[in-house]
Amino acid sequence: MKFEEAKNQFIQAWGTLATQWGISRTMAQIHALLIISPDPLSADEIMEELSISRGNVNMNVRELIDWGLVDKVIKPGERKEFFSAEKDPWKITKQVARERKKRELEPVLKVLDQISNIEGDKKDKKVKTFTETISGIKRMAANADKTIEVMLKAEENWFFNSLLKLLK
Amino acid sequence: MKFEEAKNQFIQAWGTLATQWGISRTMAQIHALLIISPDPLSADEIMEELSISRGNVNMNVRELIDWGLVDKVIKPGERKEFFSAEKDPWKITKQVARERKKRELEPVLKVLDQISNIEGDKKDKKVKTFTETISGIKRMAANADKTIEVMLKAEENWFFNSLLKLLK
DNA sequence: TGTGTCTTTCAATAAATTTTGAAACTTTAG
DNA sequence: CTAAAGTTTCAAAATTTATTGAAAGACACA
Repeated sequence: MKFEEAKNQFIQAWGTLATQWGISRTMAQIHALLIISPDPLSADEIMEELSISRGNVNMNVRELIDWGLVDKVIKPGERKEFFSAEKDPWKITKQVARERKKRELEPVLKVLDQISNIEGDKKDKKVKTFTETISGIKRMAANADKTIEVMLKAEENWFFNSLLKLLK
Repeated sequence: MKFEEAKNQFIQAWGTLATQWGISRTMAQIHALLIISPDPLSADEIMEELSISRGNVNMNVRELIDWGLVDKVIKPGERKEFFSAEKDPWKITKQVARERKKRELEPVLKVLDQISNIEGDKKDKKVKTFTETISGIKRMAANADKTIEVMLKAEENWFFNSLLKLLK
């Protein structure tokens, strides 16, 4: 396979994956482009590569920066801003986990806390099923939360090695 | 908090969570409703509870069945079909992981394999960065794949206990 | 076979999300 | 201060995705 073809396939695949994750296709494509680029790229270069508008680049790059996945880089002597992405997959994974924990898991835990103590007839089957189910989910979510914390503190090798030893 | 209020909050929260995961809001709301319902529900009951159309219920229930999260239940003597959801959060989590692995991780691994051997000048910085980044992602994805396999074979207690011991 | 009950399909419609592009804004340098 | 180079904003347009509802299909049973 030729380089250009492989590159386009990668950008395409990364974009498709992202849509299944609630991240916009364009944001993921920009990320993919920056990940495989040896040097930081300018807004113009991103526009050119992906055939998208300036406004679109600006918005999505801003969100990538917000996620902590991309940095603004100023080159001495240049007026333009450039952008570069973290390339280490383990660091990317941890950063995504950190953000998703904050954005998704923590709000859910908050709601679960609020709704776990309801007034009502404990003999009512509906109430009973509800409280039991909610407390089960709460326990599960708390475990997931702790697991992510372990992961965030771990090194890749240490984390996966420890984990994979469990398989034996 | 009253039961009805708590119930609506839960359905709402579950639906919001789902949209961040690429699952449609309605599908998640139906799931939430079935999870907290002591008995299987009919299409009519779901329509009524969530104020959505019959066609919508049918399509989303079908997809939940496809995900292995919901079962069709036939009550003896009743013409209608009823639906019930698995309530054990650990089983739900494993089922979701199983499906996402199949739908997302495996296709990505396939693409990564295809694009990891490119012809081209190995001294070209672009080519070098590309191959290095791709192989790093591949290794990461393979690790994630194995980790999910471990998880699928594990019991909740065993899995989290082993994992949390690592924290100390 | 005909009838009533329930399920499925899918084209039309509605809603939500993404993208564009031009105007407003900011910054740097002379 | 002014012009040039660049960045940001956001309302309108385009696109994508979800929902409806009516019609067609399936099934049980007399």
